[in-house]
Amino acid sequence: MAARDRRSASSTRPLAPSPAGSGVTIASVGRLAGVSIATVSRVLNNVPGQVSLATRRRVLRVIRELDYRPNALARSLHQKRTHTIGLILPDITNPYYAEIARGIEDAISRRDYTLITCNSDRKLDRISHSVALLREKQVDGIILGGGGTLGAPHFAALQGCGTRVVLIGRYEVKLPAVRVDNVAGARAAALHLLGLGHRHIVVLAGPPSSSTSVDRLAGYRRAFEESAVPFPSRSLRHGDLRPHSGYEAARRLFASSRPPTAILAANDQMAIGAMRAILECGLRVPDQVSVVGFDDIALASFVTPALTTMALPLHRMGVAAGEMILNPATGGRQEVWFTPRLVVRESSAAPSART
Amino acid sequence: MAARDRRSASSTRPLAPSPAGSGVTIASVGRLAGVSIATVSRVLNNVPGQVSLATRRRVLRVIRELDYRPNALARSLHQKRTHTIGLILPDITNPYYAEIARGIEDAISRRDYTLITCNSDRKLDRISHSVALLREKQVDGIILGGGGTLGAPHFAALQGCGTRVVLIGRYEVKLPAVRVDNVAGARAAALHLLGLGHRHIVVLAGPPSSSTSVDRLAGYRRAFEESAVPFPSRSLRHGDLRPHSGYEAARRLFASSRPPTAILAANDQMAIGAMRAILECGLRVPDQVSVVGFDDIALASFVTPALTTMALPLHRMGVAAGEMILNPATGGRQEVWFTPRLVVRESSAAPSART
DNA sequence: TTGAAAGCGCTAACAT
DNA sequence: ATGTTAGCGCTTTCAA
Repeated sequence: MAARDRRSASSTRPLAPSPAGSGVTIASVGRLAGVSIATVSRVLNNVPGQVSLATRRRVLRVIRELDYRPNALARSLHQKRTHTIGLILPDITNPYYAEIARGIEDAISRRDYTLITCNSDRKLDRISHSVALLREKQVDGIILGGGGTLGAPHFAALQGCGTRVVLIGRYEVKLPAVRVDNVAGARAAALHLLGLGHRHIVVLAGPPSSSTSVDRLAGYRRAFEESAVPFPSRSLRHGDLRPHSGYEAARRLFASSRPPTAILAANDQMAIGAMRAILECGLRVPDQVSVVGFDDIALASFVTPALTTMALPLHRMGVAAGEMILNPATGGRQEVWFTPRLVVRESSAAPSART
Repeated sequence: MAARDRRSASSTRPLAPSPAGSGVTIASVGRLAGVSIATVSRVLNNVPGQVSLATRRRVLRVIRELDYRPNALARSLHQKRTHTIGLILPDITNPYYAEIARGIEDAISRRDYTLITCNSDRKLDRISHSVALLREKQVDGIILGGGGTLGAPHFAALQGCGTRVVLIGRYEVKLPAVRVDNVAGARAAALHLLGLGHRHIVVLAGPPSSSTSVDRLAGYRRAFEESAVPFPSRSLRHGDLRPHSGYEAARRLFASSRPPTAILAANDQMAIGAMRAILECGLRVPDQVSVVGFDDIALASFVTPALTTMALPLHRMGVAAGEMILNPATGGRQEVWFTPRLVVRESSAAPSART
């Protein structure tokens, strides 16, 4: 498919060929230095003890004079390594992924690897399209973030193909992955509220297409079960993880029914949106409604009231993913687990007597 | 430099050559389909009216059966086009850039272009290193974000080289760019506060290495001049655009001197940090201190109090940059300007009588 | 220590 | 309509 539509996709308005990438090649260098291209290649690659110091210096000088840059395409074509990693995530605009992406880049750029970032919005077709593109570009590895319910065929493609893959989040498949114990984290979040005495709690979940969100939901559920408190399925709402969806969901919830004493949000952005809605309904956080988020994004501790949340070392998670993809996998399917940590700040408190 | 250190940089822990990228090439397809590679190439590229329907179908079937993927490296090596754009920005973790990056990706992915993202932290060496890397990878264009005071040599490299370049922000150089009238925006922000009657205002600027921040500072200055109010140079503070730095700066400011009645922050993240500090000092926003941010990030309207800010269409700016880099430049040095728009929300009000 | 030459996988003349 | 072939710029045997 990707191959077939190539022309139609790209010929819309083809980019003029870059003016010959400066045009200087290994051959120009060789010519000016009076050596063969093999020799130039040798000094380029620092092949030990194969080039006399004199030649080496001469070549180096010409390289500098010409401002010669080896063509990575040609090199990679031969070596079958591109020093490039592909990253597919739902939305870089989500601080959760931005933070992780930064961690990945920090990890791989140290070794001069470069990152191709693709936003999927969790759409299956966009994911597969990106995978196809990345594979055609011969990336050395693909990091797939966002969890989700990818179909078997997708993974067949991923697993079979030479490309190394690292997952971030939960996928129903055996591949190296950076995982988060979202169930445990969400359970802790719910237990926190339950422990404070809240009984009228509302859950703002994330999209069902996100396994992270699904797991968090499961964790909330478990906490309720353990506490023998009926899970508030009736008031369950789903958002898209952006602040506005948290705001909207809370808004509707508060308009239609007796306000809850607490809200469990699938992430901090939605939690902050919800807090806003609560305020606009004339209620106060945490006096009348407690709110607990998830992720601990940079702004979580600066909003007012400061957000109680389940903290995740997002940057470190990214670094872990980056390192996993670069390392020839000590054994085989590695996994790194991260566990969210409850950070109690100002947005949660015991329910007021009034309730 | 980049060329010279290659081996030392990459051989630290070389990634095993990807298992031959599935190993199926155009030749395998040709063999199985009983045609020459030229013919396969023709159907691959949809060359019109050169392949009989029968052949075409046969080739297509083999392609599917083999799950053949053309090697983009080989193709690009020949065509001198990679369908890849490089993006260098200070920090993807900054919502400002995340939003822009998303816009760029949205714009270019439509044409099946792919984006290599590099974080520079505004460090000159990281920028040049990324530029070198991107050029070696033969990207079709480089989008350089973050504004700043790049030295002439850097731009010489950028301008001379074949690679097309688009700037985001102010640079002292004539190249296609997406620009923001930060001076006008900042002036409007300051005028807003001045107009409300504030006289004891404090400025939390961004890093001097960011021309965006420098321009905003200049805009603030201008507003003061125009209003014949002395600019509060003494209390001027610089942050790094992250929330914490706004918090810290405000914190110190409030500890040491008589609290101002208003704060102008270089961006929303710092503004939110500052609001937090204000609160912790026992003051209220906007009752005792007004705060005005810049950018209008997604969370700005959801924090409490909702942030008054200078709104910028970040996503659209990204789209503009993406389109500029793909379009063979109608004329020559194009420029697209964006003007910040004042959005008054809850964080600003007239100073209380008390003052 | 250096060079010649055979690819890497693909495109694009040029032939047929 | 199809095939042959010469590159694209580089790495890497294999010789010298």
